[in-house]
Parts: sequence; structure tokens; C-alpha cells
Amino acid sequence: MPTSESVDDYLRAILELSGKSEERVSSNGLATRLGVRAASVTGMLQKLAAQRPPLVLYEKHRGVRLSAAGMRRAWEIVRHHRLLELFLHDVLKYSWDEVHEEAERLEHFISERFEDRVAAILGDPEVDPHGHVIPHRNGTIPVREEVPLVEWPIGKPAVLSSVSDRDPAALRELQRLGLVPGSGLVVDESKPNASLLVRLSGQKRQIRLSIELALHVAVDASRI
Amino acid sequence: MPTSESVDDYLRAILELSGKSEERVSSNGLATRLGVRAASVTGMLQKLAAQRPPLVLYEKHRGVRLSAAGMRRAWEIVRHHRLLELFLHDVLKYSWDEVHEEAERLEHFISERFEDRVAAILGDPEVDPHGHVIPHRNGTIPVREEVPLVEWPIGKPAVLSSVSDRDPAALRELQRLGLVPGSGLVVDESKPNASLLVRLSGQKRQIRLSIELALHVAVDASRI
DNA sequence: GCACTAATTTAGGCTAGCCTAAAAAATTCT
DNA sequence: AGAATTTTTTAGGCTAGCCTAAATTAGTGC
Ligand SMILES: [Mn+2]
Ligand SMILES: [Mn+2]
Ligand SMILES: [Mn+2]
Ligand SMILES: [Mn+2]
Repeated sequence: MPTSESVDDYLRAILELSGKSEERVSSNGLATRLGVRAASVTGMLQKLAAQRPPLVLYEKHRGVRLSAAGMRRAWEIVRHHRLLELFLHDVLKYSWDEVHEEAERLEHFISERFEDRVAAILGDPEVDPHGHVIPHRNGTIPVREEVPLVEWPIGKPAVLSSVSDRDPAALRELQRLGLVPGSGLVVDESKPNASLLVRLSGQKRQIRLSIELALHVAVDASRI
Repeated sequence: MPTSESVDDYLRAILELSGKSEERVSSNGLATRLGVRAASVTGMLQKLAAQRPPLVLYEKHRGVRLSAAGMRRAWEIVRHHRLLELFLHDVLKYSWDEVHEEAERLEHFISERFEDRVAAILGDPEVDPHGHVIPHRNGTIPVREEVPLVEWPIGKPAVLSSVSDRDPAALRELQRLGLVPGSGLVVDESKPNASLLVRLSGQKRQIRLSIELALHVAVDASRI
């Protein structure tokens, strides 16, 4: 069962919108994420659910979630995406904010051989340039506990684990501020004007972070 | 005027079938090369000729050739293809016979940035793994005089310049025999049973080369 | 020049994936 | 609960690129 570029995009969008808890995803949510109309989403979901084996579990008016086969394919595409991002960054010297767009296109077209060779060159890496874990070749997903920075307790030291990759301008700003995966930091204060005051480890200077920007950031929650 | 994968394939096929002399290409020839029906070719050619600016010059029943715009786009795709082949071979350690298929797919989807970074990593290379010249970034095509091995005079020393990349089995066989770009050789005899007897420079052993295999090989004709 | 054959084009259809507009179902509000 | 609103689905259409079958044109042999 080969999948088209569009089908791959739907599966990955369902995976990403459903979150850790694998909740059902709405047609509207998918339409917004994919930049198509809700009617187009309904049509596609009906097709994916009718495949044997089905790629999604779909009940009219009740949202959709991935089947086992859909889950497998979605994570496969995510592995392509994250390996490509790291490859573009480390080997082809793309900047942090440039990798996502190119990876989003190429993820659909590289072969398993390409995937394997890139993984080998990069030394079977564990995370992409934005700090997201890279699924293993065999389909297993490394677990990692993360919390959105906006939910992290005031005053408790944290380690930045990942940043969202979809907004190049935000990425450039975060890099400028030194907020990259691995950075240690403390949230000093959550201001009423919808911003956070944070300090990087070993620095006295406070950084004022808008909520919109802070929403792009997650920290390591392994010892919450 | 963005071009689709199919359109790119048509343009590249017209370029490759029309040869140095830029002869008109027939619908049937294109259909065979592209693995589609002649009726589909006619439909596509009419569409490409109707674009403003047109990508091909097409006269009913009289074949087709590339317009200036079509030529530009076709060589652009060829540059992608050949850079990708060299990159897959040199960086990702693909073998000689594996690069073509992957490059054929990816050539349509890499960005100009990707093209530039790959070219930079490879040091602005002049030829791909099969000995084919790589068009320059600005669109100019390096000239090189080549002659099919089967037309090369008996007994005259030659240098192998390129081999066709579309037949993996033939490529493996040629590599096994030591017939790679740069190899010096002499044709000793053209046998009536449709084969050539050749010797590699500095070797006494004769190699028997079927005409089918020999048709895959071209030699440097700069001093014919 | 005419008949036959080969190449090409036209006509009509199909699928994937998108769209708009209208209908129907679910949810929210009073 | 019943009305109003929002979400989702259905219905009908469109384009790109492919197909088969039927014309048409070009080329060949006599
Ligand atoms: Mn990404
Ligand atoms: Mn995509
Ligand atoms: Mn090739
Ligand atoms: Mn292609």
C-alpha cells in the first residue's frame, strides 16, 4: 500500500494534532493545519478509512484517529522529516529556521536507502535540530517527558528540550536570545502583560519572552 | 511559471531524445521513453505549446522541440539530476548503479538552496559519476566532444568519457570489466557476431563486449 | 497517383485531490 | 427543551495526467 504525498500529509497532521494522549482529531482542525477546506478533509478521511487495511479510524461527526497502519506510516514520515532536518543543518549547513520547509517537501520522496545512509552519516542521531526525538528505524519511539515552558513552575531550574519548528521568524528570535535545546534557564516571573521573564543559567540578564514565543518552547520534565 | 513533475519529465525527455543537433522529437519516441501512451503525449505537448511563454515548439504531425524557456528548464533539471547522482555516490556512498533511480525522483523536489549547497560541498564538480557534464549554475553547458565507442576506429587509443546511466545491470557489468570514465582503451577488433574486442591501457587481456553493452559507452573525441 | 501501413491526433472517460454551496448533525445558549 | 450557532457532511464541479478506441494524416510501395 504505497501512500501519496497528500495521504502522508494527512497522516502526519493527525499524528501531530492528536498529541501524546492520542485524542480524536476534528475535521476542522485538520483543514486548518493542512490549508484545505473541511469538505476536502471529510472526503479524504472517508477514503483512508475505507482502505484495507484502514489507515484511520473514522466515525462521522466524531473525529478521526490513526489505525495501527496509519500510525506506522505517520511515524515513518516523521523519521524522514527529522533526519532530513538534521542532515540539512549539519551536512548542508542550512540554518535552524530553513530546514523545516525543505524537509517537509523531501520527506515524501526519499527512499529507505536514503534514510538509512543519512542516519548512518549522522551516527544514528537521537534528536533533530529543534530537539525533537527521532523515531528509530524499527518504528519504536523514544519516550521523553516534556512540559510547555508556560506551565513550568516559577523559580525552578529547567533545561530547554525542544522548540517548535514551523515558524522561522520565531526560531531566529529564539536563537538570538540563546534559547536553544540544552540551554538551562529559570522562569523568574509570569507578567500580567502576557509575557515571561526568564534567565539563562549563569547569566544575570533577564529576557522578556512574549507568550506567543514561549508557547514555542518546551522544557525537560524528567524530574518535575 | 512553476512546472510539475510530469512537465519536467517531458522536457528532460525531449532534451535527451533530440540530441546535440536538437532534432525534432516524435510523439511515439516520447511515449516510449516516458512509459505513457502516444495520445497522452499529444495532449501534454499541446498544453506545453499553449503556455505563455511556450515550453515547446510543436507542429501537429511534425514532432516537437524545446523553446528557449523549455531548454532552460530542462537543463536545470539535468543539473539537479547530475549533482544529485554525484552527491548520492560521493557523500551517501550509493553505488554506481543505484544513483540514477533516486536522482530521477529527487531532481524534481530539491530547492535552489539545496542545489547550491550540494554543489558547494562537492566543489562545483564538472561531471557526474557516469562521466556526464554538469550544467553550470548560470545555465551554460560545458561542451565536450564524444563519440559512441562502436564508431571509434579500430586500433586507435581512446579514453572512456561516459557511460549511460539508465541500466543498472549494464553499469555493474561495465564496472566489473574496468570500463569506467577515464579508462584508456583500444578496440582491437569488431567481430561479426555483434561484439567488440577491447583492451584496457596497460593490460594484455582482451575484453569481449557485446554491442548492446558497447552502445552504453562513449569515448572522448576531442582529438579524433 | 493510389492503396496500404504506420504514426499521430481526437474524442470520450477515469482517478486523485482539491473547491463551493447546500444540507444535516452536533453543540451551545437561553 | 427549543432555538441559534457551529461543525461536519453531502452534492456537484474542476484540473492535471493518464487511459482506450476511433479518426485522421503522413509515408511507402507499386
Ligand atoms: Mn520540522
Ligand atoms: Mn509534506
Ligand atoms: Mn542519471
Ligand atoms: Mn522524474
